[in-house]
Amino acid sequence: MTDDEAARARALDAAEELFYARGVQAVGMDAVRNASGLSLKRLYQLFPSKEALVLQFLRRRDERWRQALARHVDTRTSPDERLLAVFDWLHAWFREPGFRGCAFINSFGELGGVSADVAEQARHHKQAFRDYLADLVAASGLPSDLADQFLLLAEGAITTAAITGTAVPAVHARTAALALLRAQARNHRADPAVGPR
Amino acid sequence: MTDDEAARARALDAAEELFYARGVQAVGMDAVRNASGLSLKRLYQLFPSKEALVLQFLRRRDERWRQALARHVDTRTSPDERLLAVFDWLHAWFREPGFRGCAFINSFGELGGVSADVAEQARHHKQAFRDYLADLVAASGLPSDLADQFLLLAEGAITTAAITGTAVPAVHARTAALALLRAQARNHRADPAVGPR
DNA sequence: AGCGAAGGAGAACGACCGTTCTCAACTGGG
DNA sequence: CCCAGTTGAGAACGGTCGTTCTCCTTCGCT
Repeated sequence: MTDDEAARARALDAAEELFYARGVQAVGMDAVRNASGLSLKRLYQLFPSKEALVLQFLRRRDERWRQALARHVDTRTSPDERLLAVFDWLHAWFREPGFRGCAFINSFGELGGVSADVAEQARHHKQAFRDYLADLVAASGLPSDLADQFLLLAEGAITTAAITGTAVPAVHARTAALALLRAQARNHRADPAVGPR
Repeated sequence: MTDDEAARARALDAAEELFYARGVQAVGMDAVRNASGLSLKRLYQLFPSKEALVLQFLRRRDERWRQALARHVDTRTSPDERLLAVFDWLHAWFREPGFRGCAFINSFGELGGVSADVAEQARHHKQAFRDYLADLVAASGLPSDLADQFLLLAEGAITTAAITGTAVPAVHARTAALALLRAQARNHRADPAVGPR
């Protein structure tokens, strides 16, 4: 039934907003009820438990986050520009109102020690992000070690931006990424496709 | 009274182990009571509330964490080696049993949206860490931008190590830091004091 | 029109949590 | 030896949370 689909979407919209803003445990099912406009009965017939709702929230957020990133990266054509576009997208994300870091890092910190499923979701998300970076790095003809280094810059920028409440870490990450890219090009590649900024 | 001091230490020891391993909200005061061997009455006469206990736990962990880092860095003499020693220390930290990332990032994710004091503690800790890196970078005669970049590498390594459960992010971070350091030296400095690895 | 299934609003329930209280055991000073 | 004060063990209290239940309305179908 497509009606269930719509209700599911509304429930997940409300859950995402609340869980991300306040943390999972600080949000009761009553708050999800109020924010979604769904009754508790309907909520529990769509999701068997709060934990199931949390896991679905994480799954959907993972997909949407990576799609949004890929969409932005796909506006660039040169391999090196595509790589750097990751950090531009992070910068835009950090500036969004209500930005409070990575939902997976936050959920892992809150529940990773107590829920194996949440920890698994966080691992999956970060693994997928790393794989995506590895593809971009490979398309630039760079060694895969750079993917791990870019991953660290991105992750560090996310948490630093969240805690300090500013978007500048994205700029620092981009600068560092560019320096690493150039250093690598100087050592092992013909010509960097990206000139000095 | 020195008796209170000892009891405080035991309470904080228990709280730190439990909060760090399972998250703050998943640990009740009863668990702290059992783990510390203190009675609830004593606990509440030492700390007026759970929130006070949480904040003290964070304060003490901040101090100890930075002291441990500084102690390790102080085993090195050359400025560049001291800078890289940060990542060696991270590597050792990541390998400790029960490592579960940065207590401040975790607490920020769990409570930062709901407790201004916890958010403030996280900000303070990260600011102090950045200041420390800035000192090391300045001692190496490097521009302060590098401090921000090293901070991102370190933060990224911490969360990536926590979520993936391995210590290798420290190695990647160190490699990236070394590359950034050399690139900077090539541009603006006389001679890097650190040869090829 | 009448009936049965479904849904909404919210009360109810059992569990748990932070905090306080009870009460008995223990302490040290007169 | 006794008593006032402190402490420990854990029961008790008020509140909240996840989940279920009740009761009433609504709605589609014949």
